[in-house]
Amino acid sequence: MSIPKFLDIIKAISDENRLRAIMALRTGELCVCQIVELLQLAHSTVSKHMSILKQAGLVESRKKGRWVFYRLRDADETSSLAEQALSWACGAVSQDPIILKDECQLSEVLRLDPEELCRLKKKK
Amino acid sequence: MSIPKFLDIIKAISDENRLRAIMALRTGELCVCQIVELLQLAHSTVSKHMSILKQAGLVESRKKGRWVFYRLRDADETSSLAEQALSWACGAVSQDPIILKDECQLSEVLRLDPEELCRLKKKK
DNA sequence: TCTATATGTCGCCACATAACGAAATATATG
DNA sequence: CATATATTTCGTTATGTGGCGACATATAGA
Repeated sequence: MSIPKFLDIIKAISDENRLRAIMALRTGELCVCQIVELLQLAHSTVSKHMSILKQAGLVESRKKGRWVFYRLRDADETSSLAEQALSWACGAVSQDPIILKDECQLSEVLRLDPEELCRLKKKK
Repeated sequence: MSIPKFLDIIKAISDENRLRAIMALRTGELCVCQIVELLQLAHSTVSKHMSILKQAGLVESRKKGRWVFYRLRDADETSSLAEQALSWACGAVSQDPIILKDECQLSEVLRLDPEELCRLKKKK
């Protein structure tokens, strides 16, 4: 593994908001607007974060209609280094208060379909 | 492990020059001027890098006369997360061309005592 | 004590990064 | 076809980071 590739991966997980996104994706795929709701950041910011994670090979995406769903890459698809990065990071921060709070928050977000979630946000 | 502490550790290893220093320290302790010689950076820059690694708990130092020697922290002294970070990073980049070249370069540097090395640099 | 020297600290500069809003793009729906 | 909307891209701004040189500090040796 070359240093540049290693740095790509490690810098991708060296950000609190990207870590939170990764931890949230453990429960399954999420669309951008759901991650926006969780992190309370602008769409454009979240989109950028997800593209960094994708570039590093940590997540992948599928498009469904207007929505783009991101998910953690499967262990058999990722490079072993990326897989190690994910499992190491998850193990390291899984008990952090922010992550625990995100888990509660996320279960609320997931009670609605993305479609309903977006309708709600419109009304706010 | 809290996210801030995790970020301290991961950001410490998210820099090419700090990675090179860590890899060089696998062979044993090195003083600042030896690391300066290896990385070809200003003293002040190397000093800063080493303080970042120390702050993250990845290395420790001992003072001997005018010299300060840095070494990787022993596995039984480091937090398990720091230990994982070190072993993960080492495994990931150990075959990188720059690291391999550093190993050759380092063996040259180690042929001299720090004292002789510094005398030589003075003459340059 | 005075000088030389190894390291650390500080201030500055250049560049990278994260945040936002606005505009562009893509797609579902009337 | 036109509109609404989810996401991405772009431009701007604020902050963080890595680099250097100059100066401060600590220690060895004259």
